[in-house]
Parts: sequence; C-alpha cells; structure tokens
Amino acid sequence: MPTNAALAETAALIGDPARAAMLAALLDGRALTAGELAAAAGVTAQTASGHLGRMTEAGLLAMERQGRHRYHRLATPAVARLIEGLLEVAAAAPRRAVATGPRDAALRQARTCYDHLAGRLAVAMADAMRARALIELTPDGGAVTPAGQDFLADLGIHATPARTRLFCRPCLDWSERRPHVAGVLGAALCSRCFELGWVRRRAGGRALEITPVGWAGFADAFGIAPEAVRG
Amino acid sequence: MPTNAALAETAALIGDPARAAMLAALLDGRALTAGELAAAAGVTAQTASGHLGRMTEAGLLAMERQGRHRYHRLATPAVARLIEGLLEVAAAAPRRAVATGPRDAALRQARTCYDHLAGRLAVAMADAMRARALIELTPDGGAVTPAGQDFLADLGIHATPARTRLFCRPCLDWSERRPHVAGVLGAALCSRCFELGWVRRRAGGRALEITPVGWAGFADAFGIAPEAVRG
DNA sequence: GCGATGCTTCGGCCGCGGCCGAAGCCCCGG
DNA sequence: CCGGGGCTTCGGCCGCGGCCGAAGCATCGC
Repeated sequence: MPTNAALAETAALIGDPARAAMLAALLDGRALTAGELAAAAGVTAQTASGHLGRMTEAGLLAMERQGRHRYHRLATPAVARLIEGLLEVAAAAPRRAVATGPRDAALRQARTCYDHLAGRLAVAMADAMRARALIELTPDGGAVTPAGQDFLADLGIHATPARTRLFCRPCLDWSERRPHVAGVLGAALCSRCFELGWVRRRAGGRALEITPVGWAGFADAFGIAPEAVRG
Repeated sequence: MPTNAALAETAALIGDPARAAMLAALLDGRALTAGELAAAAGVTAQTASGHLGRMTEAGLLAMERQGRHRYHRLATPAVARLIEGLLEVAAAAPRRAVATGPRDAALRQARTCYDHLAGRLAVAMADAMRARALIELTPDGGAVTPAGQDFLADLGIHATPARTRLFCRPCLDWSERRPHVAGVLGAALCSRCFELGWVRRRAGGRALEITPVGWAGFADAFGIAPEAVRG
C-alpha cells in the first residue's frame, strides 16, 4: 500500500529532533528565516538547510524569499493541527521526568497556535462568545450571528464581507482539551488583540503575556474573569 | 524544551515503515495479534515484538493478553486521529506516483475509522441526521435531540442512559474533509450497521462493503441516495 | 509429562541518515 | 565592482537503530 509509505515518510520527517524543533518553533504561525530556525534547532546553517529543503519538498513547510533571507512557515493549517495532535498524544504518554516548569504554565495560559490564540484565554473567549450567542460553532464550520457582527465591529473587526466563511475548527489544543476559535475569525481576533495591545509576545517562545490593558479589555468586552485564565 | 523531545520521539516512533504499517492496520479499531501485525508489516515475529513493545510503552498502543495470544490495539482515539491527520498531510503532499487505485476508491466510499464509520457513507449519515435535527454537533461535544432518541431507538440503539455523552468529534477524515459522527454514538451506529448486515468488512483491509440490505436501509432510515455515496 | 505454537530476549551485522567543514552561489550595500 | 552575510551543495565521518538467527519463556492440546 503506497499510502502507508507516505505515512511513515511524513512521520519520520517530523520525527527528527532538529526538524521537530523547527516545526515547534513555527507552530505559532510566524515565518522565520533559515538562520533563526538553525539556531532554534541547535544545528549549523548547512544542516538546517538540508532539513528545510526536505520539509518543504514534502509539503510541510512553505518558503518565501525576501532579499537575501528565506522565510519558512508551516505550509497549511493541517500541518499545525498535526503537530498539535502529536503534542497531545506525546503529552498523554506515560510521564517521563516531565518537570512541568513555569514555561509550560505560561503556555497553558495563552499562546498563539498557527495564526490564532490558544490556551485558557482562547477557550474562555470562545465560551464567552458562544454563551452570548455571538457565534455558533459546528464541527465543519461556524457562523457569526448578527449580534456577533455588531460585537466584532465594536472590537474593530470589520473584515466580514457577507459570505466570508468565518469558520471555527476545533483545534482542540493539547493543554485545554477544549475548542477555541480558529480559522479566519480566529486569525482576525488574534491580530486585533495584538493591535489593541491586549497581548504581547513573551521573550522565550510562543507563550503570550496578557497586558494590564488586556485584562481589562477581556473582562470588559468578553466578561472574562482573570481568575478563569490565570493559573 | 522537553516537550519538543517528546514530539520528535513520538513522531519518530510512527515514522518507521514497519511501525507505520502496523498502526495503519490497527486504524480500523480492531485488535490484532502480534503475529498478524508482524505479517502486516512484513517483518519477522521478533522484530515486530520489539516494535510493539516500544509503541505500547510510548502510549500509542494498548495490549491485552488472551491465552497465548497478545492482542494489540490503538491506545486512544487521539492516536487514531493523529494517524488520520498524518495521512491527510501526507496525501496533500506533492503527488509522487499516487496511482489512486480501486482500493482507494473503496476506502473513500466507506470504511471504519477506529470504532466508527468514515468515508462518504458516514458523512452522508451525519448530514442526514443534522438536516432532520436528530443530532446537534458542536466542536467540543454534541447532543441527541428527543427526536433523535426516537430515531435511534427505532434503529435499535437504546444505549443512552440520560446523561451519557454521545459526543461527536469531527474526525475530519482525510478523504472527505468533512466531519462525521464519532464518539460513543459513532461507535454505536457503526456496530449496529454491522449487526443489521448493512455493511460488511471487505477482504483486503478496512474498506467496507455496503450490502443490498444496507443500501435499502440507509435510504429508508436516513434518506441517503446511493449515488451520493457511490463513487 | 511432551511437543507445538505464539511471543520475547539476546547478540551481532549493516546501512541509512544526521552532522559538520569547506567551498560555492546569490543578493545586498557601498 | 567588490566585500560580506545568508543560504545551499558537496564529501566524508560516525553512530543510532532496524533487521534477523538463535535461544528462552509462556501457554495450549493431548
């Protein structure tokens, strides 16, 4: 069965420490240069180059040249979901010296996932929006209600020209095991939160810091209690 | 970051041709003996034994001894979803000598996925049930309506003691890219279809054959037109 | 008890593939 | 046009891990 071989090939591609580190570094949806990815993986530029080429050819990554830099990002949302799924079953595996440090706690609170928000913050946002009937979520799509349109407009998100599919995919994140808003709407919400200064990238990785303005904003606009998001 | 290492380890585990073949063989949710899996992977018993041990220890597989046989199955639904996700991105990769044969066509029509039905048949069933408001599907759960309870009872599925979570997870299958009913309800529907003789395992693998009785039953109970399911 | 069958453990062979140094290519700024 | 930085290609080293033969346990049938 040829489809089996492809399965193994793809998994093997992800199953190398250096490549896995690169993929994890890209999981927040940003595009990074080859050099940055080499550093993230702890290998030299030439080694990284080989890895990046293979992953791009296999359709895991997409590459874009910009001047003398080459920016690499995850090729599709499906790849991001796949990596998250891998993290999920890896985390469910028998605990081997886990040492759940503060970095993990920060990740669980708020992070980016591909192009949208994840973690307790994102789940709370999705819950709040559903509770107020601003959005509906179905497994294969989702919709913004008229009330939701107004709400989003108030937030400063006007994107939606009538039939844009502002879908939500579960993107069941590995920490919360509950869905949050992904898709076009998720991306719009995420970038708006950045614009408003509600969240900010933390130094070390893809964990996000919620600013004082953010806590106020989330409470105000979404009715989110800080203690529901804080560890 | 220790979580990265776990990611690579898990992926590497899946990324071996022999192990991938075993996992693919288990994807339909049955439990197979070590010998059968060795044959499926095309390796000797002792090699297979090593692979099975490692996958079990990593939480990918679960094992159960029965007499002098040891039955292995996927440890959790999450593992099944992961493999399907892997197949999805592997299939999306640049076509390399695909040769989409009749086996693929059969798989696309109807197959089992872990413990429930997948393929066009399963998607049609989910669509039909939602269209008639027999079930609701949300990304993190799902519900059977009162009308749905009656419908299921007519089908011979009485399982549901009040608050049983008959959840649906998208299980977005790689062929249809649309959700179908998984979870407890999915499993119940699947086994009931077998009991009723509506579907039958095909010789070669996890593709299912829809019997004449089945075509009639699906049309009758779900209003599914055969041409919506046939290739 | 004895042999057969199913599975696991041990030991050793071997090849795939990741790694880096060196060299080459491309694109930029001056 | 030239120097420099980012990235890729080439070549060779080396170790991890998959593979099997042989031997060791377990379980069943008789």
